[in-house]
Formats: sequence, C-alpha cells, structure tokens
Amino acid sequence: MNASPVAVNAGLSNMIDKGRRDRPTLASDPIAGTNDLNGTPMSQMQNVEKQLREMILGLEIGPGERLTERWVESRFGASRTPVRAALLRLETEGLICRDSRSWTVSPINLAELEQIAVYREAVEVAALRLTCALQDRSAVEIIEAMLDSCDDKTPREEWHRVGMDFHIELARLSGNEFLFRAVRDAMTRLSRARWLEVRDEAALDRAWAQHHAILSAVRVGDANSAARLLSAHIIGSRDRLVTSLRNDRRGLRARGFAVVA
Amino acid sequence: MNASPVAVNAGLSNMIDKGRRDRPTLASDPIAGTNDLNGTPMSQMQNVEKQLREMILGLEIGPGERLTERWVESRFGASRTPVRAALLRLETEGLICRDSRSWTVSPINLAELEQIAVYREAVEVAALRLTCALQDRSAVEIIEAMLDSCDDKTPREEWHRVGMDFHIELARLSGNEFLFRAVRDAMTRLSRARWLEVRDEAALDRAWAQHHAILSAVRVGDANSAARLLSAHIIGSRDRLVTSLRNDRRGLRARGFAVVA
DNA sequence: GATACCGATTTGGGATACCAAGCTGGTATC
DNA sequence: GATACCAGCTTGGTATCCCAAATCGGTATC
Repeated sequence: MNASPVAVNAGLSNMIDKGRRDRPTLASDPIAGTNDLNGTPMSQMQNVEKQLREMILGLEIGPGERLTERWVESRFGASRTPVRAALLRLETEGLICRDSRSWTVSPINLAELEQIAVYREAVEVAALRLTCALQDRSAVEIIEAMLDSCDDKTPREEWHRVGMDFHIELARLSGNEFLFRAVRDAMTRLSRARWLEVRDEAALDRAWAQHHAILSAVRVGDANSAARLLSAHIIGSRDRLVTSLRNDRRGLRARGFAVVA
Repeated sequence: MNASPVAVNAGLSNMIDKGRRDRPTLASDPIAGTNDLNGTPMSQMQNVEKQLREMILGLEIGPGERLTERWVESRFGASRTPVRAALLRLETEGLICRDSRSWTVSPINLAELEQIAVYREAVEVAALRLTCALQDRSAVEIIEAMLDSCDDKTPREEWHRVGMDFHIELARLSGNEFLFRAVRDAMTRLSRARWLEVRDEAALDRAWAQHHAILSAVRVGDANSAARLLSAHIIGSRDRLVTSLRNDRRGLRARGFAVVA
C-alpha cells in the first residue's frame, strides 16, 4: 500500500540502560534480515513474529516448551511491546497458547491433527472445484514445475516446503481468499507434525505421484476425479501421520516434545 | 460456547479521562461489568476487545471509520497497551484493518461477502455431513427450540442473533473444532452486512422455513438432502444480501458506511 | 489563485517502570 | 521427616513516556 520509503529505522537510543546493554541500537546495527522483500523496513513486531514462528515451526523450540516474554525479548533484542504483539499473533495462529498465566509452545495434539485434516479436506476440495471451473487453468503448470524442481539432491527442508506449498498454491488458484487462507493456516498448523513424521522414500514418492495425478485431473477440468484424488490424498496423509506419531510417541517425548491425546 | 450475547455493554466509567492516575488499580476496584460469566475478572484487553467488537458489529462505529488508539484508550478507560492488543486481535478477525499507519473499521466489501459465502458453504456442508453421520443427533432439537423461540414479539436483534447462531450451533454439533470456528468467524464477518440488508417479512419467513427443513433432514440423517438444502440456503442468502447492498449502496454511503467493490 | 514549503500536531511503534498474582525455595514448627 | 508457611523472585498485565513519520494548516512565492 504505501510506497513508503526508506526510513532507516529509528534510532532507539538506549545505549545506557543496564538491562539489555548487549543489544545494539537498531540504527547503528540493523539486524540481518530486518528488511522485507521490498526493502521496506520491517517493524520489530514483524521481525519477532517471523523469527519466532520460524523457530517454532523448525522445532528449535519444542512443542510444549514454555516461553517467557522476557526470554523472547532478550533473544530477539526487542522490547516487550513488539514481543507481546508478536505473541498475540502467534497465538491466533495456534502456534503458541496460554497456559494459565504463561505462554507455551502448542503441543502436538493428535486429535487436533485429525480434525484439521477433515477441515483441510473440506476447504481444499472446495478450492479445487472452483479451480476446475475456471476457464484458464494454465497456472497448474507452475505448480507442476514446482513439484518437478525436487530431485534426489534436494535437501529435505525443500521437499518439506514444496510438499506444503503444493496445497497452498493449489488453493490460491481458486481465487477465493478465504479458502486460500484456510488452507495456508491449516498447513502451518500441520507443519511441525509433518517434520516429526517418520516417512520412508516410498511414501514420499507416492505422495508426489498423487500430487501429479491431482494436477492432471485439474488440467483437464475433471473436478470429480480431482476432488476424489485430493480427498484420498489428504485422508491417507492424515492416517499415516497420526499413526506414525502415535507409534513414535515415546520417542518424541524423550526428545522433549509434548504430544497429547 | 456462550449462549452469549446480551450484555449490553458495561458501564465504562471514564468520566474522568485525561489522566487516569486517579483510577485505582484493577485489583482494588474491578470496573463494573468486567467479570466474565464465571466471575473471573476480565483483563482490560478482553474488555476492550469485547466492547469494541460489539460497537463495530452493532454499527455504532461505521464501516470505513477511522480509529485511533488514543480514542479507544479514552473511550474505554484503558491504556494503550491493552488497547493495542485488542486492536491486533480484532484485526485478525477482519473487523478492523490497517490503512497505512492508522486503523480503520473494515468497509463492507461486496466481493469479500461473495467469497465468504463460498467458504461458508464448504465448511458448513462439511460440518453438516459429519453431524448427519453421528449416532446421536438429538442435539438438533435444541437448535430447533432456539429457532422456535422467535415469534412476532421478538426484537429484531434477537432474530438477527438467532439467525446466525443457527449456523454456528449447527456447525458445533459436528464436533470438529476447526469447522466450527470457521463458521463462527465467517458469520462474524457477515454480521454487519446482514444488519444492513433490507429484508422483508417474507424473506425472513423463507429463511426460517429453510432452517427447519435443514434440521429435518439432519434429524433423519439424510446427509445429501441436508447438504443440498444448506447449500441452496447459503447461496440464496448471499445473492439476496449482495443484491440488496448493491442496490442500496448510495443510501449506505449517505449514512457514512463505506461499501467497496 | 495555485503551489511549494515549513512547522506544529497527531499518531502509531517502541521502551520501560510498576504492580499483583503465582511460583519457588527455604525455614520453622510439630 | 513431613508439612505449613512465608519471603523473594518471576512473570504477565498495565500505564506512561519518547520517538519518528505522517498529516494538517498556514504562509510565502510565483
């Protein structure tokens, strides 16, 4: 919206202050990565939110761990105001939750995972049907290319990301902002659990084949087939995911990850 | 959740205003109306969020109006910290949005309303099918009773609320928390527009008849019929709503309500 | 009269001080 | 040795204060 410029940000000015003397002022030492893709300076809140989200999704902070505002504050060099704003946002995403008075990284909740899959199925299938009804479905080729960009040498992180983006981008094609956001948010909530799932090569190949099959059906506008394939894919993924986590529950707990239900 | 509503809001108490150093601490003087249904004292953030939401949904603050943190602060007698927290939450609900630097009550967006209806259809139908598959569907009687509680003497506010709660409570029966929240949030976003819709008696009766028909199908477990009826109801409501607002756009603007797209 | 410029005011972003509730560890009592 | 109790620390909630950017008026210039 704003072409809003420049503005090297704000010179804080608390070089005195005993509390966080180790934190340099922003002006003199912009933290790496504090500008967004457009070069627009990101607010502290956005910084904290983004980095904390990445830490949580990347399991650098384990499910069930307690978070204190003061820890986040010192970890990211921001004051409590932006920290609190970021925590509030992450709470609405379901990544953290309040445990009476304190903040906790949301545990992996098996019952929740099952419910999310049902929710995903509803919104993804709806989005898919909209997409199939479009005149111009050429954008599926972009998604196909995205899938094909993964090969043996692709790091696991990339496979993980592309596997989620497949569903998110497919939903985006529908043009319905709400269906798109629903899918994106659901995938975000599933992300950590998918990292913890034990998946063999064969399962990955099967998932990729299913992705391709779905795209093929969309390409020719066969909404019913596409919907059937997508439903089966989502429910199958859910069952494998939940089974894997349930079987590995002890191991996960041993690694310090809270897994409930 | 709550049988909610009501709660005409809270007796503010900011006759003093400018400095609030004369305001005693929360603990020693809980503000009237600041306790939730359980008697648990509500935080200032929750107070501000709840009351501001009611003002926005009740059109006491019109779509498109600008909000300043200072205004909210003085209006509710809270300081900026809880005010900002409340604004952040309302932003994620879509009730307010940022306009570059300042806050704006979200305008009525016709394109958005159409998209929400599609989203609603997806999630409500999915929830309905889950409910139809339940062994015990006796809870539909409670919803039926809720519908029947409205008669000629019922104030319009109550009709409005029950009309929304029908869909929300129906979704709750599915037992899927995500479908439920999706429906609740979608209805919240639609709420203001529904207030502005010009509806005659006949349209209301028709909607009520459709509600009853849907419940009847659910009662006997006829998922396909129920789904068909619900879809038709939602899409029909959407068309009437959007048509009404489009026709009345000038009138709405004259009343100071921003209506876009 | 239109416009460009400049300063005062407003506004959101951030930092920090203070408070009350709750938790913790240690101590005293039985 | 177990338990009740209390002081001190931790933590989230809140109130303020400061800052820079944006906005708004008014004025001077053409």
